[in-house]
Amino acid sequence: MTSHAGEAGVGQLRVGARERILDTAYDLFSHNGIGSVGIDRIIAEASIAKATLYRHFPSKEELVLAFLELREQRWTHDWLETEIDSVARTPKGRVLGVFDALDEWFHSADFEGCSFIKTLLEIDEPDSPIHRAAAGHLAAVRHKLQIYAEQAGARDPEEMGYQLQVLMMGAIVSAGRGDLEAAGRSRAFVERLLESST
Amino acid sequence: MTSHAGEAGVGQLRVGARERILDTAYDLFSHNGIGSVGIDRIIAEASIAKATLYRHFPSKEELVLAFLELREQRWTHDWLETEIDSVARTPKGRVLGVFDALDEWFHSADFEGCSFIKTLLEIDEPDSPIHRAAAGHLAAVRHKLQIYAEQAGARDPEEMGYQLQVLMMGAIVSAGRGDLEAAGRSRAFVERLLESST
DNA sequence: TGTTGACTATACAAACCTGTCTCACTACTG
DNA sequence: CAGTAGTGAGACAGGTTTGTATAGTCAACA
Repeated sequence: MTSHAGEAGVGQLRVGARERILDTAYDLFSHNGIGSVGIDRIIAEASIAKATLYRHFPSKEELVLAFLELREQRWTHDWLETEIDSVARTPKGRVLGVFDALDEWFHSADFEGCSFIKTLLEIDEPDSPIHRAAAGHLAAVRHKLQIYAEQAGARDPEEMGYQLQVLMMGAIVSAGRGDLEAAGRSRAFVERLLESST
Repeated sequence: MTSHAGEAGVGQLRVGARERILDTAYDLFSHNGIGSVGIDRIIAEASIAKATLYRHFPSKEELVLAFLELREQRWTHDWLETEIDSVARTPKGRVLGVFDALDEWFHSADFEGCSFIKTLLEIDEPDSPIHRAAAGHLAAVRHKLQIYAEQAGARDPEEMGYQLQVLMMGAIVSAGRGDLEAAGRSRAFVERLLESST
């Protein structure tokens, strides 16, 4: 009659406790940031025991690092790259498609902002593993932008990667402040950039 | 022999306790963010008593709001606007001067990032007074950008204000991640923007 | 059937946080 | 000289946090 036996059989067959922990942490961290979400809230919403969490993740820091990894998988790869590849057909269209995807994101119901930027600013000691991880995931995004720039024929793809990321992050922060049309503003800059730098 | 009598005469002549509290809070909050700086650290570094802090500021939230006010005074007005007015002579030069000032800032020894952006993302409940205050101070910056755009002859100064702020915030976040040349990248966009939108 | 391993639940430790309170001291004021 | 207001130092309350320890439950497996 206790609640833990009601779902699908307890033990390791119950859809992996680790998976449920990460899933819950993903939701909570991405919507509320790292610092304001405590372990107790995660174990409550994931319906697991505290000891179980600490068996799978030796500390909150490790859990945060796993969350950032998952964020790169789900946001950068499964969402952003997939969105672009499914819509844009030309190389320049893919560069512009970044900002079309952002536009959709900003207008979606639960726009939660960029976890990499938020984490980077929240944990701002440069030596913290979390800070370094967030910076690394942002570098991965920039690397992808650089590849898009390369394919679009940019004269200096690395520079264009940096430029695109400035426009991207500026739009995201602006959207987080309420400017839902920020993606379109950045997109206009990109159009001129593609004309003059390829 | 106690330390509190050693400086310049105790009591209210000792350079106002309130002033010392705000000054210390300014340093700590602007470099470390809001959440990770506790009251105890402020009173220790300001060499005041806890009761004195709570006499001048009824809560930490009120202290944070006062910090954000002071940040607008010191950063937006005393630094950014003054820097621009002292260097640029033409209206368009003032718009570009925003990003020259940012460039100096990014390269300065203790670049601490934008407290308004950091606070906005750290306290992301839209109803929190702190969140609203940070958004308001960002709106004040944007309003100033709009005035610069107006003076530079922009066809749509409000739109250009938004555009400039996207470029500005993107550069600041990028610089916070290590890209010290971010201001130059944004400046290049502004040059083309001034050509096409005035 | 008896052992093992992952799980739940909960109490607990140690450290932090904000905010209140008391007490002694000092300077200014009437 | 006496009173008052602001202050420094620090104890304290009540809440939070992360992480550990204990005790018992359940399922798989030899």
